[in-house]
Formats: sequence, C-alpha cells, structure tokens
Amino acid sequence: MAEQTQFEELARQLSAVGAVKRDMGRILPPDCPAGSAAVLTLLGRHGDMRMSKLAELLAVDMSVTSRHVAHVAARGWIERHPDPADKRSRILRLTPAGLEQLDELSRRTTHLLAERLADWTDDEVAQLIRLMTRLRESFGDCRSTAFRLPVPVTAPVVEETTRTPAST
Amino acid sequence: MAEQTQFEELARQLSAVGAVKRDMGRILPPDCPAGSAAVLTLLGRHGDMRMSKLAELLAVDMSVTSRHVAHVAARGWIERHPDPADKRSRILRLTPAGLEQLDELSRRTTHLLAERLADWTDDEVAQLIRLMTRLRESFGDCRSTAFRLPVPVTAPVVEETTRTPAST
DNA sequence: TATTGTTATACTCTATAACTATA
DNA sequence: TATAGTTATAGAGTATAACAATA
Repeated sequence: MAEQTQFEELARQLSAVGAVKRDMGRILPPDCPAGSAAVLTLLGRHGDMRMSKLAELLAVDMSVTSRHVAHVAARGWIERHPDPADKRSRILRLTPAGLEQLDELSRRTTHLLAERLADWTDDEVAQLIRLMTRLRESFGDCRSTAFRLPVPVTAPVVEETTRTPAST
Repeated sequence: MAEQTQFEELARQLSAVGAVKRDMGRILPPDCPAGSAAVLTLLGRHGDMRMSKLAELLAVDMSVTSRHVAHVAARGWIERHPDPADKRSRILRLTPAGLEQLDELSRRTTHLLAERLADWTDDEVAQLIRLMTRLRESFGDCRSTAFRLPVPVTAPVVEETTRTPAST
C-alpha cells in the first residue's frame, strides 16, 4: 500500500496526461478523431464483434459507442452486418478501406511516438505499458461504485464576468 | 528506441486511460469538475501565480485556463489580485475556502486510489508516477510540431441515420 | 507593435433518458 | 419483462479567433 502523497501525485499525473493525449490527437487524419481511431484500432486487434462488446472494450456507454461507430461506418471504414443469432444485434467488421485507414493511423502514431520517445529504452516503454495496463485493470472491476460525499464549503456563487482588478 | 508494436500498444493504453480519469472524475465534489480541481491543485502545489503560468502548468490554452479560473473564482476558492508589476496581469491565490476544497479533493482522490490500488506496492506506484512524469516531459518540448499528412482514402461520406440491417 | 487576459463560437467526448425492435 | 442498439439532449473540455487593456 502506498502513501497519501503518492496518491496525490498519481492523481496529478493522471490529470496531466491529457496534454499527451491531445498532442497525439493533433496528428490524426481528417475525419478521424480519437473516438473513431479507437473503434478502428479495437476492431483491428480483436476482430469482428458486436456493439456491446466494443462498448465494453472502449469502456464507454453504448450510446457513445453507437455514435463513434456511426461515424466510421458513414466513411466506409466498417460495415454493420446483421447477427443471424440475434436480430437485435449487429456485427461490426473492418472494410478494406478501414484497414487502410488503420495502417495510416499506425504510421502516424508510431512516427510521433518514435520522435517524442527517441531517448526511451525498449524496457522503459514496456514498463510504462505494463503499469498502465495494470492501472486500468485495477479500475476496471467496480465501475458502478460511484459515491458522493457532502460538500465541505457552502459559499455563494458569484459569476464574475467582467474584470475588476482594483476592486475592494 | 522501442519497436513499432510497442508504440501501437502505448498509444492504445494512452487512449484507454481516459476510463480511469472518468472514474476519478465521478467522485469529485459538486460544482468542482476536473478542470477546477486541477486549478486548485496546481495553486496549492506551486503557490500564487499568474494566468499565463497556470496555463503553462495545465498545458492548455489560456482561454481554457481563463474559463476554469472564472469558475473557481466565482465559488470563492481563489482570488484574482492585480499584479503591481504589470497591470495586464492577475495574480491568482487560494482562499481559505479554496484550501478547504483542496483538502476535500485530496481526501476523495486518496480514498479512491487507496481502494483501487490496494494491491499495489509503494514501489509500483512510484514507478508509474516516474514514467508518466517522464512521458509528459518527453512530449512537453515541441508542442507546436503539428503536421498533417494527406488523407489516404477518399471515400464518400454517407451518414446512415436509420438502421438498415438487411439492405443490399 | 507585442503581450495578457477575456469572450464568443465551434467541435469532440461523454452520460442519461426516452425510444424502437427483438428476445 | 428484459436486452441490443439508436437518438436527443445536456454538460464538460478544448482550440481558434476576435477583442480590450496595457507594455
């Protein structure tokens, strides 16, 4: 078990890693935002699957998954086939165009990471991957354990729109 | 230098860590979303500072910083004092109420992480922190190196709104 | 003219709830 | 009645551009 100071620092790093994600997002191809890229990546890695399975892998609500899938399907990168075993369900499958897009994604992210992590050793990258994977697993279990504590401070909210530099 | 497969896996983990961040976000106090929490945390850690400095630490545009700061200032958690050295600038400072809110934030995140990472050793947490810090540093240098490559596929976009399971 | 900060606007991602179709 | 998926709506986060005040 780690100390409190460590947990605070980890929380800070988790918050700040968004900057890295945004940097990665900037080199994505047009019409292929991060959500679409994640759909293509997971389909390429795990093969054909249903919406519900994809939503689980994305770790987002199925309504969100539905939107991302509609986006990539509209661009011809995947196809939604009817599931013979369950007419409510749809099987997602990468198209040849989707595979090309996936290759392009791989090229760009690999290029960016190779540039940014030029001075990282193979082992360091492997360790980061391992620890991040473990982190996700540690959080993956109890996703519905959202609890709320009472608010500590009850101060009035004053939406100060204009600048008042020298007031008081 | 690492291999391409490793970079692809790291990109995947970076994309997926959002689920962990969202889980952390769910336990934040009311009226204090992640952006506000980051402002309070950085002010508590680095002391009083100007907007531009905070924007740099947050690694977001100053317009975004301005919005977050307005939110926490409206709730009385920080004050914006005029800078005697530069009348364009404003010095941000935590209020006592802001310190209380920061304590509450620390309690909640520490509690959640202690629960989720119960089986992590002190050393593992330290390693993850170290690698994530290094990752941010590796990306922090060249933030304006956004480059665009041509689109590989030029397929027509068909926004398929309604379901057409058995078409074609 | 350049810099600090604010505001308007637009886009992405997400969750909740209501809805349709099928099990 | 329960489940798979879609859609509408709302909220948070971000970037770009236009703007005001000051250096």
